[in-house]
Amino acid sequence: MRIATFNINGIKARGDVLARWLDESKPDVAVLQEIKSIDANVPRALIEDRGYHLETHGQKGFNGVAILSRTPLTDVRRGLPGDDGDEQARWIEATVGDAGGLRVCGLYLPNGNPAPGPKFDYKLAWMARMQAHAKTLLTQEVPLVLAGDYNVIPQPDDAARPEAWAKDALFLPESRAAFRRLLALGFYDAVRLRHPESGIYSFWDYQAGAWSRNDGIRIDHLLLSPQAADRLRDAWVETGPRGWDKPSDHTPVWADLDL
DNA sequence: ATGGTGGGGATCCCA
Repeated sequence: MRIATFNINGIKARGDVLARWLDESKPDVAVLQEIKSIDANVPRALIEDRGYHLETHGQKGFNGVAILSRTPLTDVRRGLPGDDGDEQARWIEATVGDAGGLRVCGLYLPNGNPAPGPKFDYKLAWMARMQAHAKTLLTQEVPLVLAGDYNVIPQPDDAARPEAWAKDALFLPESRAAFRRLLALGFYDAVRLRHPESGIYSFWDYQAGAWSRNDGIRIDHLLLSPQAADRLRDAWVETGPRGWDKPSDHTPVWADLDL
């Protein structure tokens, strides 16, 4: 089964890209971020007509996440636990297939800029909540994938120009340390497992010709529980959609699991 | 050092 994460930067503006991507790349499961739409305005037919079940956790204007699956989704959770006052739609999770099957979490981790400041504080607090929840999920000892836009550049090799990001919330030591604490729970970075080489990116800014100059960063990740990592066949970044008309500034990241 | 682009929705925020 092939699972992908794709920050589409506006599901209403990205209809053509989303339809083409589903038709050509045919994910079995996909998590989407930054749908920037309330649930009622998501173009459901575009997705369901292509054979997908769809669960959304939308928000007006910003954020918003979704899970698509060829097989039914059950036991859906919306929102990251740990702060009932958090109104931002950045987390959705569901089970694919039978109980004991694959648990998929789709996440849009806060950007955190400018740092320091309240947005950076929110990012770090959100990552602490995610760590606590991820630790709980691991106790189930099932194949589990935490997939999404982490807004974290884990290592200098994950940026074409790491020096340009030195003071950015995506690359500050606190953000990277929080990402390492997630990994230290026992997760595996799927793309890094299969691609130790540098130059693997998932985001290129719209500005200053970043795509044409390949001035990218790797911030979209699939973290695998040990039970999922045991089943990992391959993982990769699909760069093609970044070059399409009216693209997202992110491109899909994939894992193929023997499930 | 500056300004460069894009989505969403409201005349500015967020990335």
